[in-house]
Amino acid sequence: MPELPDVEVFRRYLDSTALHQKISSVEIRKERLLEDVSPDDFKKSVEGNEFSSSHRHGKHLFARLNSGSSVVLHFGMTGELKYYKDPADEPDHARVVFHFDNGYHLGYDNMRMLGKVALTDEIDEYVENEGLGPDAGRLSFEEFKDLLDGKRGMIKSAFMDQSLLAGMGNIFSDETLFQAGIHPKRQVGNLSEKDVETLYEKMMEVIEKAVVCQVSDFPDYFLINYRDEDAECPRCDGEIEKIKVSSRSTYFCPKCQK
DNA sequence: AGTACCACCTGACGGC
DNA sequence: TGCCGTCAGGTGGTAC
Repeated sequence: MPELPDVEVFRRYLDSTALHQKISSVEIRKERLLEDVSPDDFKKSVEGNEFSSSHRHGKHLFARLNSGSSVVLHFGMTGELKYYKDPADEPDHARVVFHFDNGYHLGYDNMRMLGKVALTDEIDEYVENEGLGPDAGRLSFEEFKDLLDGKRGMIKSAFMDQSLLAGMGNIFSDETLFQAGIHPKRQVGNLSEKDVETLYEKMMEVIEKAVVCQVSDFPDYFLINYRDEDAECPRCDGEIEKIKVSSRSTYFCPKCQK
């Protein structure tokens, strides 16, 4: 699930549920999800604190503690957050659970465990050490143009490259390319100035719309509703095709994406 | 530098 | 019903 829009929705969810409440304890149910910190140290740094604010960079969510450190959450392919009171409402794969003084719990659920949970004193430093590019949602057109300048290879690969720009994944890269009418395998070097402009505008639009609809009930003209081989293209009378691009499933319309 | 493939994990689904 | 292969919205390492 989680690409930039999903994680932004998680961030807002965290803000509206779990801020400003004392964390009485944390349960680490899968130690392997912790990155560069022992369960003991993690617990010591978190317990007794409150989450005071949040930040998102690409697909990484940072939950700041009032101590100044931040809990880092990365969701892999199957992660999500759930805030609940009744233990019966605990999600099926809660790998890390924050327990609050008010009786509620925040579960970091992650079936496939491809994500990670970490701790950092400096968000900027963490982002830099991870080698992440600028956040795709907070990027000016000039910055976007500069990123692509001199890049080679396929445009979809560029979108997916977290070190180039952070946040776009498989689904929303396909979506942006579809909305822009550009073939996922187009070489970056072959894009016209107009193409680059369209890509930027559509990327921003796709991100914004996806966040506004909370990553469900997407607008009808979104490709995401038609990720099926042989589905009808929502923009023309073509048929959606499925191919592999950098070994990821890619859906596009050969008729309106050139 | 770019790409292709494997690995890490778990679960759902379709075919036989 | 059961087994098996395939696939899934991410990423890191490795080898061409």
